[in-house]
Amino acid sequence: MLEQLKHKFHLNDSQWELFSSCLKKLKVPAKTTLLQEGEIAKRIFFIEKGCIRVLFNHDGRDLTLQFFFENETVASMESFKKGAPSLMGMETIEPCTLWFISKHDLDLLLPELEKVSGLRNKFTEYLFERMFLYMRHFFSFIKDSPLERYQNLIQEKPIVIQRVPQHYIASYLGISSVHLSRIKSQLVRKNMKSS
Amino acid sequence: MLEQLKHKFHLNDSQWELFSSCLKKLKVPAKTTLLQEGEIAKRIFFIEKGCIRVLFNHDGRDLTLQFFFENETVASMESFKKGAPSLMGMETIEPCTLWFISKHDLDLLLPELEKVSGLRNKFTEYLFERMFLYMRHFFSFIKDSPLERYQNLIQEKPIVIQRVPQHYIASYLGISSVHLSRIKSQLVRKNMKSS
DNA sequence: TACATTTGATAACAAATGTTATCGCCAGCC
DNA sequence: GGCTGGCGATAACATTTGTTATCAAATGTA
Repeated sequence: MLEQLKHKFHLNDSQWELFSSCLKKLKVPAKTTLLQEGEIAKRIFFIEKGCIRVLFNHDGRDLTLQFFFENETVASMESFKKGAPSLMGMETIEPCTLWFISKHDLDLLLPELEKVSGLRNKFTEYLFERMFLYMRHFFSFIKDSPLERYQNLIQEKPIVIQRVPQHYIASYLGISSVHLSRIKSQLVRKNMKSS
Repeated sequence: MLEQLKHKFHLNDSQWELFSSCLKKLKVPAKTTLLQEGEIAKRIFFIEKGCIRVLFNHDGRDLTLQFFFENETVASMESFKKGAPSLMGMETIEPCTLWFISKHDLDLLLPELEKVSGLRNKFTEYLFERMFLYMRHFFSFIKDSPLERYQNLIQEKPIVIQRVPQHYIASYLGISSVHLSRIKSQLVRKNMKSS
């Protein structure tokens, strides 16, 4: 199961052994807070089973930024990297089986891992991709209506529709849950007409 | 003037000589298209004088993504790097004095420049920062009202308010120019009351 | 100077979206 | 089986924001 990670980071056997020896397992129920907003992120999580949302609070309103599922890597990168208070929090949506590595361990490991030729390049590539993803997501916020954003989500991440409660999806799309209901019934009515 | 660049990239004298010999000067009037949406970006620009906006079209509507001013570096990074059609266009707002380096020249130069110890690290850092900036900008779109976004802009980038026509600012804030007018007059009325 | 163009403000109306409240459904739990 | 809490749909109403049109001021240019 975790072998995914080995390939993701292009590690050879001995590096993988080193790396995986630092991984710790964590089983938590739904609605567990993994990182509090304002806290300093000290762990990177890998999801074996379950799903997680990244969120933050604003005027008492709970806003969802992103969803993560099986085999994905989650961390509050800026906080983790800089040791600064995290702008966002993280919590489980479903009961989760997670693995994590602590910043402490990773810092010890990095000099060794960096000997891998090309690892740094891979990392830069990864950063690029993350950046491009954020940009596209941002674009869609500027140019698309809530209806279009919802349809995009159905197309591109149907797993979110299937597994995430609707009010989280609404806050992810930047609208109220009532309005998301409206959009859905609007779509249903449209489909009934056209068929 | 251009010496800024030398320090920005931490180049030594000989590298700077090499690099600057590839820079070409370009003077253009206001409203000049530097990169068409859909075109492949082949140049990175450095602004000596003037300002530039990054934009894209959607359903005939012209949407502004970012503004750049003196001593800033502009490119459609994803397109430049991947050789893919650019998702966004670039045009001058004011008459501009620019310097640019072509992708062709930069590719020739990079092997030489990469010998600089730490340059790659600096570049990764730069990517990180860009990414964090995008994330914060994105956050503000989710959590702030147009009024708050406008006030943030006044605080954080007053130069935009001073030099950019209002309808571009409106499209940057994600609202219509009429609504930005409303917000402004609303602020004026509030200030009159409180003083 | 005079003209055209760009820019910004405002009003009136339309559409989109939020808020609050209510109801029903369903899963989990005793 | 019956209760409870979480979730989602819907209605009614309030607020925000967009659209279109018009005018005035500022700016650039012949």
